[in-house]
Amino acid sequence: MEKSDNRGLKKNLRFAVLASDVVLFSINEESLCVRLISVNRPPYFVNKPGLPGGLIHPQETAEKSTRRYLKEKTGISPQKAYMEQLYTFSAVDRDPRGRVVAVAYMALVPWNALSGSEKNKNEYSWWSMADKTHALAYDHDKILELALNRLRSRIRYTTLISKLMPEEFTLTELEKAYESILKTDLDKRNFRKKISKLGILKELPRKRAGGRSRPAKLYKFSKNKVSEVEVL
Amino acid sequence: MEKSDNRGLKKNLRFAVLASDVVLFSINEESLCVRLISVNRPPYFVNKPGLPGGLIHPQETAEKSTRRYLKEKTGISPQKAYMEQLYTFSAVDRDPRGRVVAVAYMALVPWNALSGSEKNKNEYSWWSMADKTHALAYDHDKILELALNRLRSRIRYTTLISKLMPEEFTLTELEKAYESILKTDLDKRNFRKKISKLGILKELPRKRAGGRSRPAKLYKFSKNKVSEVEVL
DNA sequence: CCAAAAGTGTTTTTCCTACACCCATGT
DNA sequence: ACATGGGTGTAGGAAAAACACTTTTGG
Repeated sequence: MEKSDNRGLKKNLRFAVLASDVVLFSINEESLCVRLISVNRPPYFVNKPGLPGGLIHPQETAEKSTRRYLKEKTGISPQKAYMEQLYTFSAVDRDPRGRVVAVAYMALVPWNALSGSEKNKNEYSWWSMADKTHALAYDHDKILELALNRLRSRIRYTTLISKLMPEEFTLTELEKAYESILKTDLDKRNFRKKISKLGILKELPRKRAGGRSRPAKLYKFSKNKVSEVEVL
Repeated sequence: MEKSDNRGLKKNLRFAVLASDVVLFSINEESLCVRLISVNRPPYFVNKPGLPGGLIHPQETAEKSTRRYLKEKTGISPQKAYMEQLYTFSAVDRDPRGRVVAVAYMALVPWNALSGSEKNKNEYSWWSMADKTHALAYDHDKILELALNRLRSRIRYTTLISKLMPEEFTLTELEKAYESILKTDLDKRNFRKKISKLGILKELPRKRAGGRSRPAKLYKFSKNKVSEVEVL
């Protein structure tokens, strides 16, 4: 995995050099997780967790590059993930090996869209955002913090959360998704009223059976596109 | 002015090269304006309007670079302007002369903070956003459009508009500022109720005299920092 | 005294919040 | 029959929207 990280930098380049980094979120077992990898850059970083990323090639856009490194460093098929540009980090000393400016992306994927190997819970794979043990390589703590804040604010006024949900889901599952990201409890009745008034969901003729209780109606988002509506 | 534009690119660089561009807004005579410059890059662009910008030096951050080009290309003192990063544009063909990735910034300055020469209304200086004649060099039309959208949405839920207002202003002036950016009419009474409930302004002991009507109370923003509050 | 912009209150409607019980199913 | 989560309604308060007249100044 680290072999494909070609941040082998010459110092004293004529200009700043460009990289991409990606914060990939998913929700597993009602808990928001981020996909990290192991960074090995002695003497600076020895087996430290970090975000997937690498240098942007001359013939690819920042987003293409981000998708490529997502695939190369985590094995996750990039077409499964929804992506939004986050911010460009350009502090002069953010990479100890030279001048690297990073375009950071936030990526979202529904947990159920991942294959078995993509779900892999190795040492440095999916970390729960509830665990407060982040001490990431480079300035990746800062990038992760920004990504989390951006996600939290964007699910309030857009339908962005759709990109973390499976194709079909129950209202309780949707509510739990909001709660896990926002770290708040929502009122079940008010939440349902709000969502149904917005008209962003389509009720399906199926129900989720199999639980040891009353089956729940299934819904899906009526539009695939993320749109701006005041959700919460 | 164009002499300091050192976008003299080698093709086939090993990596993408980084530039900064800035969309500087101000409000003059109740109308939102943007500061453009003349771009001369034969054979691609001959005396076309464009955004101030240029290559990022190896030892400066993107924001520093943006401030430097603002000064070099428009003569405007960069410490007068408030700046926020907008987006990074990385389309492979966005610059016909080679691979240039641009970090775009939005900058805001109160019109009254500008010196006489900075206000200069030359051929390519301050353009009113009401004039629909933008046909800018590079992908600068796209950047400008994004900046305008960002400005419009950010003044709704932050106190960002403070960075376009003079130190002291009347409530009508503030309302006109919102109206010129949002292109809507606001109800005077509801606007004043909303603003005063938010408590973001401080009433000054002075009034604006000199008009041919009743003098208006003067206000200033109580905090210098842009904060997040639901304004409209 | 007239023109011009400043300033101010009330009513209606919509939205948000708080809150508790019955329902359908599996075991 | 019981345990489990699914599903629903109402009342009170806050915020938003609609709407028109009086006040203060300069000319």
